[in-house]
Amino acid sequence: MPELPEVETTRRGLAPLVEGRRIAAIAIRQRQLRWPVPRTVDGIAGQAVTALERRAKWLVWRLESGSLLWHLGMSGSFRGWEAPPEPGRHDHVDLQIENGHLIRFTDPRRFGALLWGGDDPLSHPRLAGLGPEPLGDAFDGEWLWRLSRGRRASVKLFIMDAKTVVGVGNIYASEALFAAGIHPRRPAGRISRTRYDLLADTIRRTLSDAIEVGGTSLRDFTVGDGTPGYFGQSLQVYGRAGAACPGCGRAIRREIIGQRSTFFCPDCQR
DNA sequence: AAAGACACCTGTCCGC
DNA sequence: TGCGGACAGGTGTCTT
Repeated sequence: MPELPEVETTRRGLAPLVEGRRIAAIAIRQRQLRWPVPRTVDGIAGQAVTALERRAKWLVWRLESGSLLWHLGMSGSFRGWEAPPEPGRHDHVDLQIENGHLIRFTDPRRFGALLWGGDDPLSHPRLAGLGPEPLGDAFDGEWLWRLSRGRRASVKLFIMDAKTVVGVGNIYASEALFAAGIHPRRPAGRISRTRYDLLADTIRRTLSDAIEVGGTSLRDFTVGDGTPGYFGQSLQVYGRAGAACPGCGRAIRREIIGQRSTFFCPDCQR
């Protein structure tokens, strides 16, 4: 489910339950996630969580010694329980917090991941090659413009490439391009500096707005107290094929770009 | 080097 | 009601 806003919402929901607290026990019932969960992870019981951070869509659990790298994939979620029910078929990992909640990781599709990040998690191979954070200082129109020169791929695929910028998933790519008035199929190398300034702004704003409202949720995304995140109704084009464009009133189109559904207004976006 | 297809796995929804 | 097919928010890897 999660795009960057959902991951950040998860982090904020989880942090007060785990930061500064000790992990009493860990139970891994399913090791076959995106990659097998390494055995090192089994040994974390007894350690305190010193900080819960986020890099791209990874949750970085800093421990007294070493770290966990946890990814939600397409269908992963966390939930904190005071009195947990019996684990179901997709409840793969439990963390028992000492004198606290049971944190349960659920992931039906198992595209999520739980890796050992060691003492320098940001240098882990999975994180080392990532592009700038969309809400950080290194990301702006200048960066997009320079990186895109000579690229013939569509701008939609360009902004979804984690080497360009992290955290722009399929929903918010459509939303940010709509807000910037840029056609998703336009070759990335054929967009002006001025328009990239605007696009950097709409990417930043789209993501931070979603974080503020608690992340988009299309199904049963829950975190911490189990409250569903909710933001779906403020999507302008995603999932709205055939509906009236909020700008001009003509029909929103759905097309496949890079094997993913893409929503846009052919009149407002050029 | 860049671009595109494909893979991983399970659930849900829609039409017949 | 049952069944087949399309589709789903991510991203690494393989092929051109």
